[in-house]
Amino acid sequence: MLGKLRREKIRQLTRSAGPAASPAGLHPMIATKLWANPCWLSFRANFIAHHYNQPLYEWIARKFKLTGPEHVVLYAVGLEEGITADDVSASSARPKNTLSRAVNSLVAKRLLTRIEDANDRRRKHLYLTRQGRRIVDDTVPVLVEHERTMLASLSAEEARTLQKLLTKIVLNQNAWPTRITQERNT
Amino acid sequence: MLGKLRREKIRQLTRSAGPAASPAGLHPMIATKLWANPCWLSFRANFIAHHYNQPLYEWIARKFKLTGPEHVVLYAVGLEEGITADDVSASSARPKNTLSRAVNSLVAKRLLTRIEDANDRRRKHLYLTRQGRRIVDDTVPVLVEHERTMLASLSAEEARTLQKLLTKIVLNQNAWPTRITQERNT
DNA sequence: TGCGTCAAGTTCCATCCGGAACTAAATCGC
DNA sequence: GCGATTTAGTTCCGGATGGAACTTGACGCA
Repeated sequence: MLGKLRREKIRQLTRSAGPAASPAGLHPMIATKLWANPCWLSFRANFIAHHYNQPLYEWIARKFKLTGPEHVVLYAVGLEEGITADDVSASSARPKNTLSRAVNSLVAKRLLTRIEDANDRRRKHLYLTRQGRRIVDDTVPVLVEHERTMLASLSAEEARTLQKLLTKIVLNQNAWPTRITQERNT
Repeated sequence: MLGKLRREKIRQLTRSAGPAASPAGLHPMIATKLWANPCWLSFRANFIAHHYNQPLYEWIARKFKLTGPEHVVLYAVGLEEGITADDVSASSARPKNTLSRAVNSLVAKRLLTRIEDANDRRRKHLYLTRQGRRIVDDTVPVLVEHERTMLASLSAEEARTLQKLLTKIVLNQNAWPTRITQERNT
């Protein structure tokens, strides 16, 4: 009852704030988060990332018995053999202890080998085994296709623009705070 | 040694594939994931989302003793009072059992009240208490500022374009697969 | 060459998380 | 109106997760 009134209010607000009429079948709360949300970027980034990750991690767990972090490592080494756990950590969303565990597990499963750096014995370079490479080769096309599906509503030109803009954001990384220090200011 | 050779190889590859020379100080693995990565969208979305979330969740945990899901619920109810746990679930990246726990915890902390729907006794509408509202009011400006910082490298025009393109992607949500069913095809 | 600092990786542990199964309530079909 | 199906929300539980502290090795500096 109250809820219904509020729902109407949103719909109006949405219609006025959004660039187009709210499409039929769009969940009202998604409309709110799109068009009546001061944090527009974080909602969109999280939403897209989640809907990309969720089905893939479920699939990879089901089909290859790999956890999320394990796949992250495997994929990264697939992109660039010889990297270290730290390289993966710097470029991914997991803390280094989680990645350490993932690496150990992958080595135990004989999907990865680890070679100590000759000049710095702390560093351990990671390489795919034959089996590891096979899993990467089996998964990457599926990931690419999944991403393609999620981009289907954009033209090639729009996709290029999007890529460029997101790149620009990422390249500004060292200007971002890694910790927020804000005292209550009221 | 081997690693060093490979590092050089990447740098070259990066330089050729990227639209600009790789900026000094950019971690080589980030360069790889930006420019030698078939999944360009998922890397960028995950990277941005993570670097947005990470400092904020740490801050919110430290300052308000709230977990991630609790903050997600609080923020959503702040946007739109009277929503249900299901509304939060549909528009966020958490499964509904996690959100159920978060709601219960927030009610126990007297930050949220829960009112059963008169027409459908399964539904429970969520409202902020005075304290809940205060936390929302205290956090939102910080979230907005944090997002602004992360967008600093974009012009207003570019930000508008980005917002439009991401919106277009999100609106296509019902064309995305929720589950991947792929049999090994080799 | 020896000490203090920093960096890579690991270990420990409490906690959170999310899949699966469950309950209660509404809705659909006839 | 009455059983089958769907939906909102909860509970259970094992296992993953990530912060903090630790270990080992490199490096700066006198």
